[in-house]
Amino acid sequence: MKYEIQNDKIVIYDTKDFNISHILECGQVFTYKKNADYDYDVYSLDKFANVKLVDKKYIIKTNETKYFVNYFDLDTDYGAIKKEIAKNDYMKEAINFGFGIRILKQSLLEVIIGFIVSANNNIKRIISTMQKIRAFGENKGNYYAFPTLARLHDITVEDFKNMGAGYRAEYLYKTIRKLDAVNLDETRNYDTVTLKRWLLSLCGVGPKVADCILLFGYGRYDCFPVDTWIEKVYIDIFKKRENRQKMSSNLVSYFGKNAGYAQQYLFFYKRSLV
DNA sequence: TTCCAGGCTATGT
DNA sequence: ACATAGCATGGA
Repeated sequence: MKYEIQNDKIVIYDTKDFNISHILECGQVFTYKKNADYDYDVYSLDKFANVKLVDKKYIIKTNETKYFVNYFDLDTDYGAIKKEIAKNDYMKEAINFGFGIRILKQSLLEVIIGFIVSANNNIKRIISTMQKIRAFGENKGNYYAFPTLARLHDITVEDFKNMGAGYRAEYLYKTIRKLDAVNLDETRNYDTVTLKRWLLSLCGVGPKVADCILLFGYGRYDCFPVDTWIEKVYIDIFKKRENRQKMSSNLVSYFGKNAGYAQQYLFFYKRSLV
């Protein structure tokens, strides 16, 4: 990926594997705001960036250039990944449609909270709830940092309900308190099986949300979250319905060690067809 | 009005 | 181990 770091910005010249709309709206992240077409504000922990298409180049304006080079995974070759997972015509169409998708290197805490909120919910409200949670974080002037784990403890079940979390409010409340028992960074050393078992012990985390956290929070690319949209994709490709766990494992077997990337292209593509 | 949204928990067999 | 009711909320 051809990019250049200047004082307070990253300039991306090569846009065949980078499209900010694809990246942010493919369902992996809920902490952004669209200002206009190809103009987005992106929030991660206490960091902020504005991403805008100018003269066929993307300008990522931020005080944290190094952080966002990693966040946008700019040093990974998505051309090679796309080639590897283009296993059938359906997949090729999905890649062609969402050519600029990249899997973000998000913060674990935001991913865990975000995907607990996501269960049986719609993306618009998930984004809204995640935005409201930031009001409990540090005031950075023109935006709020995502609350630290300590600050998340200040949020009551009632608060979460007022943010539109619905019945997930208690899940969030309980999980936040359960996270005190571990060092989140150390959980990155767990193998995937151990990690998934631990994630499933968190309230509000079932098989699908656990897979999302593994994929988007831990970068375990051999995980394949199956939601209502991927169920439809699975039936399109394999012409039969099975339980979600079996669909997930079959999809990992089919696409291989980078199956998680395939999941994103497919989810984005299928949702666009409605 | 009913169905659906990036499903999970609790309870039953 | 597998099946299913109930769950908040708002938009289609």
